[in-house]
Amino acid sequence: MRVTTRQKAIRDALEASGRFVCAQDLHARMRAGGHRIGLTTVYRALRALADHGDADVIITEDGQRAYRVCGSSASHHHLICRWCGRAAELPATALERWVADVSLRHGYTGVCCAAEIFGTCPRCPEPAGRGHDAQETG
Amino acid sequence: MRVTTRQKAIRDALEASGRFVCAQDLHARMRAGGHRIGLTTVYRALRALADHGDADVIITEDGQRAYRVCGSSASHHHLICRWCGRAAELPATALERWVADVSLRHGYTGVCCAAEIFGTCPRCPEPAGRGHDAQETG
DNA sequence: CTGCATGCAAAATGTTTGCACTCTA
DNA sequence: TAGAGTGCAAACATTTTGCATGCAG
Repeated sequence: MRVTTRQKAIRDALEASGRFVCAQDLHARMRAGGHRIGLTTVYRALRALADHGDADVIITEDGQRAYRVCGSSASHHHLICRWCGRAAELPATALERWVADVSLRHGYTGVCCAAEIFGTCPRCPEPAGRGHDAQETG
Repeated sequence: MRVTTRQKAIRDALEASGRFVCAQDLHARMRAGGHRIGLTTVYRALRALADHGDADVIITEDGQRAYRVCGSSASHHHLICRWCGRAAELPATALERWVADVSLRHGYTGVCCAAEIFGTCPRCPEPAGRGHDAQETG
């Protein structure tokens, strides 16, 4: 790779958010943070990141792509808060065993089980009047 | 409801396909079948169907919405062939137990687990050179 | 007759691509 | 200098909405 000046910033912002964010969201956040960056670059960087295996991609309930930095490329299962976007990683041994079982039972092969489970996290008890930002980077 | 002339046709076509289809796909199929119907109507009918609980909605890997008539609104889990679209219904007792378990463990509530697992069904052994149409309506 | 369902076209939204420019190696 | 990275605008695909009309009740 050549520069990664902007790409580093994008990856940085992605890591800073610490949760699944869509390209537009990340772009807006970076612009708000003072970065001079284009939407296109964010899209491209995110796609490259996901392509390289450095980021997880999920399809939200709206059909939008959301990205997140990915430490281990092994298990791709998440429990995602539909309000603040916080995502808990799931070990998913039981899930994978179940998936392998039903796949075998139905004769399906090459099964890609990216379980994206949407719910309400303990920080968002009331799904009404969202003023929530949930910017904790931990 | 008033007429349901067209809506009945849409539901019919959806049932006839017997698998997950997107609005555009269904529309094209109906037009090919001689129906005089607009894309908008298909979208609206599909949305209404899903709204009423008569159809399942999934988000494909492309981010498109795919619909399918839904007999039992209880378990919403499917093993979908990414090539021909065939979908096997999964009892998913084990999955739901696992989801309930991890949700409780992480404090998530209102969890909606619509497990859409994409793979290759036994009818599509070779995921290369797809000239496949898989138009079998049964 | 009333008024909702319908359909065409345009708008809205999310994502990708073309092309010229910038900036790093 | 060379060429990949970048950004703007346009292209593109999918879905929704506005508005006039037809058909069921």
